[in-house]
Amino acid sequence: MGRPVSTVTGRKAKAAETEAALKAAAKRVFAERGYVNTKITDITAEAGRAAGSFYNHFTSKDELLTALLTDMLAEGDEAAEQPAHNPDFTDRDAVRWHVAAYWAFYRRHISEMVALRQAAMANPEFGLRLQEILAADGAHMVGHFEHVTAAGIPLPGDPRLVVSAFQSLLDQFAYTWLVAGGDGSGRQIGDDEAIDVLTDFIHRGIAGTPPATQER
Amino acid sequence: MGRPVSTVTGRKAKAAETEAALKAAAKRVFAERGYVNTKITDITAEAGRAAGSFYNHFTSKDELLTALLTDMLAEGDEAAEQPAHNPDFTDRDAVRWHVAAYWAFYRRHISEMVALRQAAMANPEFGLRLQEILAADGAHMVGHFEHVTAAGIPLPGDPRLVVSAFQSLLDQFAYTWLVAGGDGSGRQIGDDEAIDVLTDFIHRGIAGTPPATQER
DNA sequence: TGTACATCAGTGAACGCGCGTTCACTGATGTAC
DNA sequence: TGTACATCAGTGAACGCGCGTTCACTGATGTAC
Repeated sequence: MGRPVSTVTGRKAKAAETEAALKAAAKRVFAERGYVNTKITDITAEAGRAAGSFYNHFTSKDELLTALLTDMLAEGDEAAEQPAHNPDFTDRDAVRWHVAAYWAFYRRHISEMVALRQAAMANPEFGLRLQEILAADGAHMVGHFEHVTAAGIPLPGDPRLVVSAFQSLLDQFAYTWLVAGGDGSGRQIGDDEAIDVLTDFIHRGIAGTPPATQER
Repeated sequence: MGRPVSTVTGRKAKAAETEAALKAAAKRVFAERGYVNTKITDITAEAGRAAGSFYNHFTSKDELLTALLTDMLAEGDEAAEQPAHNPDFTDRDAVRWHVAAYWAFYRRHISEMVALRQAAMANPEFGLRLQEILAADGAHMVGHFEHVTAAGIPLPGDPRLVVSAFQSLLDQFAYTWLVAGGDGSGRQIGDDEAIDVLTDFIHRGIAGTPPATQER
């Protein structure tokens, strides 16, 4: 399938190559038909290997997904060591930076994000894994809220819940528009457009003030 | 399983009773282990019927779910004919009314909402159905935004995208806290607490103004 | 460097489990006369 | 009202498909001497 012809010698190298081919094939085929609808033999066929070969490398589809997630998170950690970003969420640019980073990450890892979402529904273990991933990011975000309260702006609620709302919005909005194909109207969305509407919604939601006409 | 002893005579009545028992059993067992993990025989066993009985009433699990959704939407339509609510989203109470209605609906129909979400991942047909349901609600919401722009407050973006963001937030937040068991910290959430944080976040997000220190 | 044997990655046909689906049968309800 | 037959809801054992998983085999790579 257009994959480079192997010029590998050595048994370990060959095994590593096959494992990599299986992972790459899995990503492609997950993206195409989703995790739950993918059979082991779909993956091996896409990778151009025999069915039995799969079990030389993984004990199950879930384990393969775990391996993909490990790779993904390793990359995520590198990205986190970027030049220090602005932590002050009263600043729209600070919010936008985070939203854009999330959006780019989601787009780059659609296969894994969808697979994880699907796996979490069928297998509670992946639900917990998903929560851990989000929690790490959430802890980081709570720190940013302190700049908001320090500026005398009350948050809309318990910081932990606000983080959860923040993540819920990003996660579901990205899923809707990048995976599910939008809101059913046939409308497409551009990256900047998506990032801007999320940024303004969240920036106001966290650090904005409601219309003055309201009691409260 | 504690279900009332049948005192039904008549063939149609008996068939209707069995169909109702299967639906009720399905809801219970979907809530317990999810849609994808539920076998046909789990449903019939829970309903106290033979496996073959299922096919006298439904051709597949998907069709049963469709029937449950029809019931659910019929109820939802009744609820929509409530005493007219305040459509002005610059008013926090108007936002809260919508959020509370959504939250109550989700809580009352957890089984169906989860089943629909799961079915949508495996079967595109249900993805479309889900979009249609949301679209109807979304059209209603877009109308409410006119009060915001009329008050001179710019929306965070294209109204259709703002509706999508609104729905994304509600849907995923409700799923996280009512189904998945929260953010992994073990924290629980009360209904009022959830509704209030969502209300404030959304009220500001749609009709609030960002901190004055920002350009834009 | 060469030869003989051991080890390992990969193969793919075959096996077997799980579960959806069928169908001949039962007993009860409805209908015809 | 009674009798005989037809129809229907429900039953559950059995069937068979799909797919995950195994395993004897092949050929290539590594190792020992």
